[in-house]
Amino acid sequence: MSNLTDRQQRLLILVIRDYIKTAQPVGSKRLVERYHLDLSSATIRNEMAALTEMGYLRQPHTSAGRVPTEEGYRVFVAQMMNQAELPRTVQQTITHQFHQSRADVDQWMTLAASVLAHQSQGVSLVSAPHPERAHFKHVELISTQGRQVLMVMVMTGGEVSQQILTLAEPVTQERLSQTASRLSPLLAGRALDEIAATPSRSDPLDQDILTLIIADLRRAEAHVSGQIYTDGRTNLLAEPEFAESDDARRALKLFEEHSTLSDLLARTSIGSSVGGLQVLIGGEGGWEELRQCSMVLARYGVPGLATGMLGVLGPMRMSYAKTIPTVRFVAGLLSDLVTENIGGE
Amino acid sequence: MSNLTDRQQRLLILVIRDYIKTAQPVGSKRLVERYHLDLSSATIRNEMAALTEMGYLRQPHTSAGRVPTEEGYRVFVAQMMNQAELPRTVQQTITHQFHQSRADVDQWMTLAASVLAHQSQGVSLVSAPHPERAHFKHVELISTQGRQVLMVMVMTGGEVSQQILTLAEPVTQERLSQTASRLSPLLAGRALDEIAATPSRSDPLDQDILTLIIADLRRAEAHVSGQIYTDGRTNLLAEPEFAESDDARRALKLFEEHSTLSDLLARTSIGSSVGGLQVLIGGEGGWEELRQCSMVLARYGVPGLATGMLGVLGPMRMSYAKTIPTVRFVAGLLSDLVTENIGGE
DNA sequence: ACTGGCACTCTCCGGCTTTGACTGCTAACA
DNA sequence: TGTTAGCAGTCAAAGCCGGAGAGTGCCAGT
Repeated sequence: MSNLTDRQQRLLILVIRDYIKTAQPVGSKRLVERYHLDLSSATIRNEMAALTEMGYLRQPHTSAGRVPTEEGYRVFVAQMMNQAELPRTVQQTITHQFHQSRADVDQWMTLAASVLAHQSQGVSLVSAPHPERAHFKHVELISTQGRQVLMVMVMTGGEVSQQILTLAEPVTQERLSQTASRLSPLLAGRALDEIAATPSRSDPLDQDILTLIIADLRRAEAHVSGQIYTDGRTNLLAEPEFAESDDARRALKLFEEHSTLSDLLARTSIGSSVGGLQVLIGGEGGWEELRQCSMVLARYGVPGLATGMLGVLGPMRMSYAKTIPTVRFVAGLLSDLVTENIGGE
Repeated sequence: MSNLTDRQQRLLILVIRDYIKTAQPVGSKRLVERYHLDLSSATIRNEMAALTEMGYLRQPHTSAGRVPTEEGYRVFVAQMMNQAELPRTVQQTITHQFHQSRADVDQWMTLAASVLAHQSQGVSLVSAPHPERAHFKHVELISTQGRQVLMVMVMTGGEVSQQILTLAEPVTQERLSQTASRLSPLLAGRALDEIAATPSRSDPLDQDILTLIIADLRRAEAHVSGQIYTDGRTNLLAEPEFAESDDARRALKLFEEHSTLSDLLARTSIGSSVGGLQVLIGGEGGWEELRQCSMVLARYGVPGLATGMLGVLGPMRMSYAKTIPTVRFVAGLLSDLVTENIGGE
């Protein structure tokens, strides 16, 4: 990939900016007029020909304007990574919203998804923070009805998981409470593998509960937690490039299948670390359905303690100038929240 | 509305069936050929003219075939209500899926939504069962981290609600457990209004918790519970009538806004009772965005104890023959589950 | 190194015609 | 009286120009 002159890069960026706005191939003359360049259209034509040669632009057909290629977008976002920041006022609005919500992971995730979707006009994805290593803290057993028992387990990070357990025979609430308050201190602070190594109990009730606890801890440690929050799906349909074809439909279909979604986050999360943004252009990473899309992803949380992913999916010509800083900002915000509420033990 | 002859009704049904399959206006000649009628196309034309006159059919323009009107669909659906039943094999498959899932409301709802969407090729809506009257059963308090406390409340029906409470100052787990085991028997079996009438406590911790409990009970009694499960949204986009216009987009947008969704269920639930199906054709009930759609709705659960809603939304020409029996069957299934797991105290 | 100019190539759009699928009507028929 | 055959009329959809417009590449001139 030969190097770009300064002017070529400026031109490339202008083309992309214009294309992002209008969704129309942009031609030399239009470019000169709209941006008051001190050059003639012929010169621009030459440069655009060079950019096309180098693989940054593409023409849909012989006598049309130019459209950015994936490679072109890549240059564009690289250039944008270092500068863009969210306007103060927007930052404040978002922060305010978070402070107003109650301190509840579920709320935060929903809110984050909502903010991302609205700011970026794309589809947002947020996965809940999950612990790197799950440590048991406390368990409660509550008889709900008949032989069914609700187990509520709390982990040291403050994560809560609940599960229903059906016993062989009814047990009184009293006995359940006793069991819980006997087990809790016994296991407190232990990690998954330590508990798994505990010798089996004689009491079948104890054994059942231990099994469940282990299962829950294991689930918590799984690479990406189950629940994924999303918002703004219909934004994708509003984009002109998806108006006719059913590409959008196929892309949205991905979002209805839970497994593919977490797969997506899991696969792309490899290599990205907290604080760093990752921009996938044109479905990089092997998702045929997303060939026309881009994603801006970030990992948030406290490394080694609990982290999660969040990001925005949009058309390849999404507004990176808005999306990138928004994703970065929200990731930072969530990291702070995790630190305050989980880290600060 | 004058009465239909036997032949007219048969014809009307044929027209609608054909239209549902092909999404194309159906003409007299086509009808005779495809269904081997022992009549000439001229006769059919006369009958179709009559049906048009009576308001059951409509022609998009002078020289096109006929398309059913809302009134026409209504006749069609009425005729179908009494007969259609789901094939045994399908029934078994569905039942099997439910028995395989763990006994957990969340799972059931998700599964129900999935089954409805797949069977009907429409968008499914399921609201969790909520109690007619909420009775307190048990409460647990668990210190999660710092000044934050997790409150888990169980109601007599087995419903569980959890909430996070931030205290003014840290409290030990011991003290929390004591408070919980003191309050639980005190309030056990009480209904919302009885608890609300309890004189205020001197202890601020007690007071905080009482407030939360009341809030949770109130939420549980609200007409339609918060969480609504849905699946198959993209099915709507696959329908030819939505391919071009952005009607589908607007309809789907409704689904992203939680409030409108529960509003929808709440509004349409009036007048429908457990066991009965309700079919809304052409957005009856005043939802402009759904003018081109129909809904098949049912209420499930145990009247007076806990009920919920479920249904399918699709284009007006959805396959009622599949949707109606599916909705009816799943509603029955969920009613049984509610009976077994909540009713059978 | 840039620019003006020219010839060329495409798509898009409006208007035109043709095609084909219907209908409604009427007159004949069982 | 109900049914049928045939015919004329209607209208949307599809296909076919033909010009307008936008854009390109190239070349010669500054």
